[in-house]
Amino acid sequence: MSDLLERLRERGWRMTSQRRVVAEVLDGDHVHLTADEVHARAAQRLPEISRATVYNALGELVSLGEVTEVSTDGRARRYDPNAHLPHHHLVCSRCGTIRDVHPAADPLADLPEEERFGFTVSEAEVTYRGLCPSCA
Amino acid sequence: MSDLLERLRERGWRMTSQRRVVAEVLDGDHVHLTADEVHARAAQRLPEISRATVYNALGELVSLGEVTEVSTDGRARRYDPNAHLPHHHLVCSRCGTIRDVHPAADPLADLPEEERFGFTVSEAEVTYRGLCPSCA
DNA sequence: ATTTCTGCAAATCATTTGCAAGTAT
DNA sequence: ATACTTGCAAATGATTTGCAGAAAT
Repeated sequence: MSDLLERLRERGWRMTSQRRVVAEVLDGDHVHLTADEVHARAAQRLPEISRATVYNALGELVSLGEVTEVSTDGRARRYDPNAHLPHHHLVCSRCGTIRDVHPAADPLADLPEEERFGFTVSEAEVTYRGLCPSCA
Repeated sequence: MSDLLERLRERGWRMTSQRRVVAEVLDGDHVHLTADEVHARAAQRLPEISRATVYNALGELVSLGEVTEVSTDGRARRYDPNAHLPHHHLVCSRCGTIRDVHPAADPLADLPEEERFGFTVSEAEVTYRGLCPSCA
């Protein structure tokens, strides 16, 4: 939905069929997939695609700032395609699913100077935990 | 400081020399260690202690709710011994140091019903990112 | 005595890397 | 043509597991 592909092309990202499929799988998704899930979905369209290639592409998208890595307590990192929109995460404690949620207030404002210990704080992210509808 | 050992004994946690050392390493520390760091410190006092045993003990402390697992973007989880006090984390984007900070407001209150997507939300944790005094 | 730990080594899971062959520019 | 990508398989890092012997209750 957010035309990730077009942005990538404009930025001169070398396009190959596997890179396109990875970008397509991520684009506009509101749930956040693990590298393995991205690989599985990509492989539906392009059966020969290898896991290493998916990891490469994801790593580049992260460096480009088009995608963000989210690591909640589980083991596998998840990839968040909505890097440009400020938002927080809702995580299911049982199955690990992550959804984006939108802030009602800026948590940065809630950290008083004396609780900053000399840090130059530039961003705050909130992780809400609970059970998703299917796990509850 | 926080008498983790005493609490564990009261709760009937079977005590062995290795479990004691793990608890001692964690107790009252304000920095949050990885499993491997815990193992290294424990091994200074008890050279034969194995990594698997450290993982076992950490896992049990987490299940008991005495310790919390924190995973900030790196790949190794860190263990936070201050599970009983509500607090958030201040992470240095350069060196990875984590400090505890105390909330000025409860972020749970800032997530409106229509942004919960059917989840039963039970907790919220905030990660503040920036540069620590030494890295700035 | 019984139940629960410990250490070891091997197993597993997530991710990375080296390199020859393939492909976009 | 050239430089960058891919796929494979093997390497790595983090964590888990199976099991026989050791230790706590």
